[in-house]
Amino acid sequence: MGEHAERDVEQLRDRLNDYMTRHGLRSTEQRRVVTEKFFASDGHLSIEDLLDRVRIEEPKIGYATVYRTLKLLKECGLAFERHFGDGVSRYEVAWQDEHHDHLICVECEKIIEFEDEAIEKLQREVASRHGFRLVRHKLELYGICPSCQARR
Amino acid sequence: MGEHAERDVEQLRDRLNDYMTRHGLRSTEQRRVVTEKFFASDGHLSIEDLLDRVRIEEPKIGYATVYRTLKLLKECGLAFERHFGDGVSRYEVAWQDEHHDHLICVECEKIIEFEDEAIEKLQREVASRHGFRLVRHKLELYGICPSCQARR
DNA sequence: TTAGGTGCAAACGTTTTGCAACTTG
DNA sequence: CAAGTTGCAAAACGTTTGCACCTAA
Repeated sequence: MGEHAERDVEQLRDRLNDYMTRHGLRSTEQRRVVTEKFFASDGHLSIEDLLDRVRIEEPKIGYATVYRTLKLLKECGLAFERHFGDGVSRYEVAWQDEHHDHLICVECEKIIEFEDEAIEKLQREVASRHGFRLVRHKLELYGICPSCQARR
Repeated sequence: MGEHAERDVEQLRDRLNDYMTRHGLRSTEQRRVVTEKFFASDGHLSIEDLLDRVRIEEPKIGYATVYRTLKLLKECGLAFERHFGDGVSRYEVAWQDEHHDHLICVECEKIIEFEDEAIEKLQREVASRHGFRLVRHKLELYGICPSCQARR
């Protein structure tokens, strides 16, 4: 979450180019636009969200290309695919060694990211209490957001 | 996970009946079969899994009924819907005051359940800091268990 | 030149819905 | 009886794919 410096984006671009070169893939205008819009996004985009942004710059790009580009980004570890309540896949940029958790409104599907070092410390304690070496974790809190509470 | 006593199932039945009465819904043979097979299951069932089991007892029941019954169970909080990688929704029984906190070994797949009141307290704090009323949470810790560490 | 990539539309698999017939309270 | 429920098939939905044409290397 939060802001990401241009050099972080640069790093993503490098990793992507590297992957494409190693696999004999080609760098096209469509891929450039899709990945740039994706890297510039903050949050959890659906394909449609992303396509909307992409089409501002390149109106002819279609669904298939966005799907295919995101599949590529998943393969090289630059995008995570997430599934919340609705039937839609959402994607987020895999900034390196960033990791955060999600607070999700069960009514309007709004998603808020957070990080809490105190919780993570306790997670490490739980793990070590059971003799585990912790690798990663997933924490999702589901609730009703302020505006949905007010709407009742 | 693990075993659930008949009285736990009884409690689910009661909550369902209660919900149906309050909402003027009717108790039908189809609903009875679908909910019983669901409550008797352990794990994450797809609609098709469940329909297979249901049809052993009532071969005429169709997809739509199972979908509609599970929607009902979700509404009254007796079922959780989960989405993994594939395009299929899977459902699990929402046993009362069971918290879905799991410590999972990434090598041998062993699953340990735990509860940690300190973590839950912090979760409630995070939620309220964002103005959310917390409904439920999901926490999964992935790591390497003691025996898999020793095996290296 | 050629392996890859694109856009379109058709295909796909899952889930939802409209409707006539049926059942519950 | 009225209102809810069912099963069927059709529709809707997000996603993938086949294919003819295009383009980067």
